[in-house]
This record gives sequence, C-alpha cells and structure tokens, in this order.
Amino acid sequence: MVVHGARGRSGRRPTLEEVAARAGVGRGTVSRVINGSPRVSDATRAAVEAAVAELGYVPNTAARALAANRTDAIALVVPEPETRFFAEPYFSDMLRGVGAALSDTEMQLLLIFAGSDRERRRLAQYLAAHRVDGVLLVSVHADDPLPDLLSQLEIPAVISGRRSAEETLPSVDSDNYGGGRAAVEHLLDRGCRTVAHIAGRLDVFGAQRRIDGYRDALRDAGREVDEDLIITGDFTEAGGRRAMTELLARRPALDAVFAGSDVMAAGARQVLREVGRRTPDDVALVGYDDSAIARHMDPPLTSVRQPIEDMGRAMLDLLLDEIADRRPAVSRGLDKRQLVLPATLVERDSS
Amino acid sequence: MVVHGARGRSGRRPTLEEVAARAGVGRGTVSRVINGSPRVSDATRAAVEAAVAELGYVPNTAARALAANRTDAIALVVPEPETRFFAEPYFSDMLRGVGAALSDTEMQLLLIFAGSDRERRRLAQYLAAHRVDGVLLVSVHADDPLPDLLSQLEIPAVISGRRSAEETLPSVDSDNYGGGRAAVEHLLDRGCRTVAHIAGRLDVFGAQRRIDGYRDALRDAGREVDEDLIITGDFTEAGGRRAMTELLARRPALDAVFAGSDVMAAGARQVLREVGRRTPDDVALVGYDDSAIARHMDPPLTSVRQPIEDMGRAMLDLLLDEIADRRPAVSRGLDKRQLVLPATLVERDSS
DNA sequence: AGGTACTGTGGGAGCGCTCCCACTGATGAT
DNA sequence: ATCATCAGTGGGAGCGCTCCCACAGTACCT
Repeated sequence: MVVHGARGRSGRRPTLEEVAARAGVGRGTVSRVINGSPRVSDATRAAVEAAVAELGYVPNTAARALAANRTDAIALVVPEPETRFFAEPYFSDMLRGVGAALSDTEMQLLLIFAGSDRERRRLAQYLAAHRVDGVLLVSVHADDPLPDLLSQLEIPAVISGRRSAEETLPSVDSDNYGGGRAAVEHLLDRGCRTVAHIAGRLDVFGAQRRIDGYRDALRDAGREVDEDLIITGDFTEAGGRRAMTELLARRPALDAVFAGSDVMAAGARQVLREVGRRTPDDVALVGYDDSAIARHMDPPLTSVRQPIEDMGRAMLDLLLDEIADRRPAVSRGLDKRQLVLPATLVERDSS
Repeated sequence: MVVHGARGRSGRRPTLEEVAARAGVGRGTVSRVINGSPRVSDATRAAVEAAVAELGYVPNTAARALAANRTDAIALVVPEPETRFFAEPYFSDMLRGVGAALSDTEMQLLLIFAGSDRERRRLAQYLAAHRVDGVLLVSVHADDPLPDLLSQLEIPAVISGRRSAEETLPSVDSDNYGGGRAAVEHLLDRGCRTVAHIAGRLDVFGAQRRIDGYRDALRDAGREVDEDLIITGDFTEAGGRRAMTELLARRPALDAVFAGSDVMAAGARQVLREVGRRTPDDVALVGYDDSAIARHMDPPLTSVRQPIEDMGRAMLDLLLDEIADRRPAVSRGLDKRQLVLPATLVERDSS
C-alpha cells in the first residue's frame, strides 16, 4: 500500500512557488533564473539565488519533464549481452568518453543492455514511452532493426560506426580506411614483400573499409593486389587460426600479415609459432584495436588504435546537437552529422 | 492491416483521456486498468484494453511520477572509479543479479559511479532531487557518508556487506565467518598442521569475520590459535607478498595459508615460488572470492565463492520491499532486513 | 509630443497522470 | 420494507513545473 502524502511529517521539499514568495518575485522569474535565462536583472537573480539557497530548493524533475516534455536523460544502448560489455575494453572506453562529456551537462545517462530478445522488447517499450531524450547506439550490426525503430519514434540517435557508406543516422566512426592503409604502409616500409590480410566479417562496414585501405596501400606502392592474400575471418581467435593456416597453404612465402583485429592476430600468431615461423623476422604481424591482448602478446603486437574515448565524447556532442535542434530530420543536411576520427598505428615488436 | 499506434505523422502520443473516450469509460477507470486494480469489471477491463491496443497507448511516465510522487527507478551506486567497476568481476556479477531480478518489474535501473569527489557531489544533488525511489549501495567502506545521507533524505536503500555487526541499514552480506571457517577446516582435513592467515583490511567488516572463522575453526579442531600466524594485508597483490614474506620469517615451518582474497593469495604464491616452496605439497593455499585469477593461477587456486549474483537479486528484493512499505524506519523490526547468504568452498589444486 | 523597440517581470493555462470523494445500483441483513 | 454495505464507476482537484502572453517601464528615435 502506498501511503499518499506520508511525507507530511518530515520537511516537504520546497516548490518554485515558495522560492518565488521568499524572493518576492513571480514564479516565472524563478523559473528563468533556475534555467539560466539571460532575461533577468542581476539584482533579481541574486535575490532568487539567495532564496534557493536558504530553502535548499531542488527542482522537481518529474514536473519539469511533464511541462517541458523532455526527460534530461539519454540512453547508451548496448545491443549485446552484458558479458561482452564487461569483456571488451571497447565499451568501457566508450562509456568513459561519454561520461566525461556528460559531466558538463545536466543530462543523466542510462545504460541499457539489449542482448536477448526479451531485453529488446523491453527496450522497445521503453523507447515508445519516450523515457529518454536521445539514444547512443554502440556496436550496431548491419541488419539491426533498432535504428529504424528509433527514427520511426522520432527519437534523436547517434550510432558508433556506420552500417554502410550511405548511413542516414548521425554517426561517429573511426577511419578504418586510413587505419588499414597505415598498417600496410608500415609493413611495406619495413621491407615486407608479400603482405596478406585477414579481414573481419564483411557485414561490418568497417571491416570492408580496412580491406579497401589494404588494397589502396599496395596499389599506391606499385604492387599488384593478390586476391588470394585476402581471407575473411570472423573476428574470433579460431577464425584467425583458420585464416592463417589457409594463407600459409596458399602462399607459403608470405612475410607479413595485417589482421583486422587483435584477437584474430593472436590466432594467427599461434599458427605461425606452431609451424616455426618467427615474428617479426619471418612474418611480421599487425593487428587492429590496440586492445590489452596486443600489449600482452609475445612479442607485443603492433596494432591500429581507434580513439574510442574521443568517439564516445563526439557521439554525445552530436546527440546533444541533435536533441537541441530537434526538427524534421529531413530538413537537415548530412554534412556535419557523420564524423570520422583518425586511427593511428601503435608500433610494437611484432613488425 | 492493423495500424499499431494510430498516431500519425504528428507524433503526438495518445493520453489517458483519449483512451477513456475511445473505451467509453471515465479517466479513473482507465487508470485503474493500467495499474492493475482489481476493482474493475471484466467487461470494462476488456474494453479498456482494446482501446489501449488500438491507440497504441503508452503511459506518460513524467505525468505519473508527478502525480504519484514516485519515479519507478532505482539506482545502483558504485562508490568507486569506473576502472575498478570494469576490472572486478564482483560488480558485473552483482549487476547481472540485480538485472535478472529487475526484469520481473517495471522498475528502471540506473548505474551511477561516484568515485571522484566531483561525482559524489553530483550524486548528492541527484539524490536530493529524489530522482530515484531507492538506492542499492555496493562496496561501502566503514566511514562512507553516503549511507547517512540516504537515511537523512529518507530514501530507501540497501547495502551490500555490513559496515559493522550493528548495521542499521537493510543489507545483504555473504557468510564471511562460515567462509573463513570452511577454508580452514578444509586445510585441516587435508592434514595441514600449521595454518596461517593473511587477513584483509580490518576496516572491512567481512575481513574481520573471516578472521573469526579462522580462529574458531582452529579452536574447534583442538588447536591453539597462534596470533603470529595472522597478518593483515590490504587486499592487494603487494600486500599478499609482504604478508607471506613476513609469515615465512616468523614461522618457517608453516604448511598452509588461507588468504582473505585471491589477489593476496596470488602475491603469496609468488613469494612461495621464489623461495622454492611447492604448492600444494609444501604449502597449501586457499584464497577468497573465486575470481578469474583463481582459475588462472598455477596451480588453480582453491577459493571461497560468494554468491554475488544471488546477493544482487536479494538486495533488489529487499529494496523493493523497503519501497513498498515505506514508513518510519524505526517502526520496523530489523529481523528480515539483514540477509546473510552462504559462502562455499571451491576446491582446486592449490590445497 | 508620439511612436517604436526593447528588457524585465507576473501569472494564467496547461502538461497527463493519480488520488479520492461522491455517486449508482445491486446485494444482503434486519 | 428499510437500512447497510459494497463493487464499480466518473470526474474534480491537484502534483510542480514551463510556456507564453500581457504589460510596465525605460530608452531612443522621429
């Protein structure tokens, strides 16, 4: 049983009206001060602020949300099971970036997992209730229905990565093309002659762009691209092993491998060791993600670093913009809504 | 074709009033149906439910929160920097338990970090605004001001662990006494003669209880407790190393060590290896927490497991109770508000 | 002098819901 | 027959805020 008004005994929280009375001004004026409107004289502002301090006034968020039709909250939606969230540094870096950018605002961040079907239904319900002003969507797969649901509900959203070159939603991506290119150029600089590539899943746009970078780096160096040197893995260690084995069978003389993820590089490294090829002397190796694995491999793995934390920060900024000038999405140009941040090579001993 | 949610391009969401009109009933009746009140006839209920479905009605949470003076949200407060949150499996297990219990309810969970002073101030502000109906407080230190702030604001709260034997707040703890006891009994069963204990920080109540368990297990087995065999570490690896070194100096003949955490056990193991003592043949070792470290040590570490996930679930249940019968806290007995869950020994090869 | 443009301010009119009281008509007790 | 009782219902009165219109006052033009 909920006892309505049981708050009678202890100090009831002061309302706007009471602050107004105390400061000898109108309700509207107090509201203006609270919300930082410039249209208030300094004297009045000071009086109101004094009253707020004396009464210990704290705005009632529910009332504000109802009247202003906003919630001052955004959601970070992780369409993965919690396990992956804790396992991969990607998410904690992202969260740190978003959190940092958020601390300058009054916004509240909600973390929502939507790994299972059940959780996804709950999320849909949640979004339909418009309980957040905007959504940050990380780790979206090409065929995820979530982005469409969001545009249908007209909820501002920003995604990390792009689903394709024609991404319609505001997004923040890292320069996968440039990253792939840098990795290969580095290997060529080191004097490698035959550079193979273990690519990630092709339904991930970033993986495709890394392949493009690989191809162009070779071409621009005057090499021909040997398609047999490109094998698709699936971002797993086992996939990396399989790919490496196959590569060695196809081109035994290869002397460098650029893997589309550190985890796949780790798999490849195992196979190389097993067949007695040294790293980097016989086969140089470069990974992608600059994850903890890279630092702990033997030898430490050269890898391409994405500025995840900066990406998180950028995503939040984009989202806040999006929320601020909320208007028919079609009326806006796409120019500044797609951000691409640079990826950088971190050189270690594997190359 | 059923148009789910007949709201057009306008995007306006249907209100209670509109549902009432559609169903040909009053506002109050719809509210009763939505909130599952039993005082509605079956026929009326069906009519309302049909109208809700046709219009795609979703309650406006802000309006509800304002009128009912509740938020339907609770916070999981982590008084630690985010880094620790991601590093320690404790938190992810806890989160999983809470999340599981939560999915049966309409409640929303907020994850709040309060590691830095700045974040703590923000949190205080947040709590003062009563933006949550209750708080789950994990990893509280003995001198943390947060619990007091919560009772002052009359916000229902449950903490994990207890600050002392006289804990006043509702809490869920694991049986640290029993866990410590089980560890030592196990070592004695294995035939160990001289069992040492590396204790955790003494301002953590659970660490004290583990010492009590250690003492009683020895006494009950007819052994005398040698106080020189108890050394306080600080839950860190370095602390474990220091403690082990000191123990070997004091009692070179010891043949078993019960460490108050896996991390300290890892430190102890390093020292033992360095001085050429084998595990478990020369010195048997038991840790606490059953963390990932335990499984990955060489040899795998016997450790005491706390049912963290269950504890999370229990904490949520307690909190929901607390919120439900919100009334002067003094009027309630403490009987069922302090829960202690069993800890179990997981035997591996280190003992 | 009148006109125009601002700045600063007060307060009415909601936002969409829950709570609660008043009311109806049926049922049972006397 | 009369009076309680009670399940079922409708709708008024807010909850505490924001939005916006109205308006006083001041300043600066003609």
